[in-house]
Amino acid sequence: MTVTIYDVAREAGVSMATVSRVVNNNPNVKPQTRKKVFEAIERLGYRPNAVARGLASKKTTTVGVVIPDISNAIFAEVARGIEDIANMYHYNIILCNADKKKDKEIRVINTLLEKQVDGLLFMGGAVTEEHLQAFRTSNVPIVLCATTDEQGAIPSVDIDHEAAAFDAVSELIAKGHKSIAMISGTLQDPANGYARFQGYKRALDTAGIAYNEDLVRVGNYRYESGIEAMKYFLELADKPSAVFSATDEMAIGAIHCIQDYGLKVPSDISVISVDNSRMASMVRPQLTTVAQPMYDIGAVSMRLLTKLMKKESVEQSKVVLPHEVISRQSVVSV
Amino acid sequence: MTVTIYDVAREAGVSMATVSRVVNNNPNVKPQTRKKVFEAIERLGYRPNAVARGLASKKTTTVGVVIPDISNAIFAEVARGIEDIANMYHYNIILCNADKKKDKEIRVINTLLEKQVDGLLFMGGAVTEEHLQAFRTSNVPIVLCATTDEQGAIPSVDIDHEAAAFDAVSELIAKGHKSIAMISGTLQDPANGYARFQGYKRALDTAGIAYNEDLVRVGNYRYESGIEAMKYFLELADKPSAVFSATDEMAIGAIHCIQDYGLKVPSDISVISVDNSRMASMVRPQLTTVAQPMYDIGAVSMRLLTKLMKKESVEQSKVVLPHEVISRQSVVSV
DNA sequence: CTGTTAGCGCGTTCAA
DNA sequence: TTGAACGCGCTAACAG
Repeated sequence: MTVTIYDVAREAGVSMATVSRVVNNNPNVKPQTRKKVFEAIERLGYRPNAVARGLASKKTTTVGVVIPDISNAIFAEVARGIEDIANMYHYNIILCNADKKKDKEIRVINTLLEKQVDGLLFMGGAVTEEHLQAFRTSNVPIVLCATTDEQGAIPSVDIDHEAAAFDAVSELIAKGHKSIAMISGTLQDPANGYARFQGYKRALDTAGIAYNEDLVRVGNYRYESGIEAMKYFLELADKPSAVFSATDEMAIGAIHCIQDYGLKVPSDISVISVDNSRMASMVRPQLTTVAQPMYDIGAVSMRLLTKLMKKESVEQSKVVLPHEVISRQSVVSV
Repeated sequence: MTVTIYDVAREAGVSMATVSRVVNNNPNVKPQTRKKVFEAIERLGYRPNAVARGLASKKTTTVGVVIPDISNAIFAEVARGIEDIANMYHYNIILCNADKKKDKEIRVINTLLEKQVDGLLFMGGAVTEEHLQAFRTSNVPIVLCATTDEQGAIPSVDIDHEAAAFDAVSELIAKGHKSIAMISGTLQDPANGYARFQGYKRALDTAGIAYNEDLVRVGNYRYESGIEAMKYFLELADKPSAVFSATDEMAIGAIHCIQDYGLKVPSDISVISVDNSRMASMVRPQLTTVAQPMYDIGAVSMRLLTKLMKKESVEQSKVVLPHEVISRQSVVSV
């Protein structure tokens, strides 16, 4: 039923090795026979079988990427960066959603490895011992993308989340704010959660502002949780004059909550966050936020992976990309 | 280096056929030998090679899905529906971004087919003759997801975009609006573009409202293009009293543009759209929009594909899911 | 420049 | 209930 390389060989009157050569762009083929082969391919509608090829060559020219949540704009942007570089190097990517669940992450890593991907890009939350366990059983390179492991054993590319948060909060402090609330992610999440919280505390600390537990709420990164958290702050006897949100989406929730209470951003309360997702410009007032170079994180990590796959030497296996605060309209001096 | 089924066989003191049986849950294995084999697998850290398996069995338990734009929330939601059902039936999915470009779509379809996926889910814009061409060369089932082909030759699941637009505009008309502008998608896009535009015209027509070319702008589905289009309308001598946007994101752009002009939604201008993406509730005022059951479109199309892959008979290969207008805060009577 | 020949790792008869 | 042997479609030496 399906036409194989043998059929093409017969049709073109050559051996299968020759067909294989022209399909793989091997230069050692007389232009004339190459032409004959191409014609036979055309006539028969031959389509190379990537599975057989993968088995024979032990390469699949595909890299697996595990993404925590496909409907999260941040990760989608990272994925675009990955994609573009992958295309450039002629790798296909197979994207697997892991739903932010650890066991699904592990499962997905394993099926990807079973499928014999040539490399793996892991973006996700915490990198636990179980993850490392799964990674260790791999004989293809792996790079962490928008995450890091504690020990720094695995190549990774990310920003410095702690510093990004520090800079965001310092921006607020520079504008004269003293009562600064935080909408945090879960502290189990080392990057977007814990590290950003640490940055918040350090900024307060270096400014000599006392840390106040009542001014911190933990959200789940969603819009609604930003609203919930903000509601809590607005019911406080001493309302904060500014809010730092661990992510844009929660910040937007906070802004709308403030507005729903009849207050104004930024004149009544300033809001800043980290991410600079596309949504940051899609609110009024537009969100002041620390830009995380999502696309670049994807691109650089993919580039790093290609080097690893080709066994080229890499000067640095832990790369930290710069962040930058983008001033828009949601922060004002007090 | 890598441990194969032979290694396991030797370690367990059985033949490779037996190992294959236990790995594939074949019941014809004595419990005791099964146990021995499992232990050997454990000891050696054996991981079945899906590529070899695919070659031998001619099945990959993988379905390819081509997605037009991974950073579009609508498609991401469809993808979740696909995912969930795929998991339920033990298929892996390999997601390929096609960047909304026709040639990339074709290329991606071909590589997916080369990779011997067991089935293909295509979501995208227009289904051209070239697409059909590529589909015809496939010997695995294909279903269109959130699109349809003109001739209806290929199984598909979608909503009735024309009717959805008609209902949206009719909603406006029912509220007394007579001057209704439209922010359309490109007319080359049969579903989100052309069909929705047709629905707009038909609604006007059945209400006896004359169609006015000046009240239609074509956007590119992005926020900014919603702003641009709205700007145009606001500069008109006769400003419309309501706007119908082909998608939520452009509608949000329109809302913000109106607000930036110092006008109010909905008291000055009403806005309605189609999609009901998560963002619809993430604006003030919250967006009134026609709900497209994105998740269900994904789920149903994947379910349909599983049937096709198992060669089960399907009663209906063209399925049209219902839509519904969701009233929120952006539309008011005039 | 071209053809022959081994496998790649596994599923699957067919016998035993 | 188990094993031996063949073949899936292709790449990669090796010869010529």
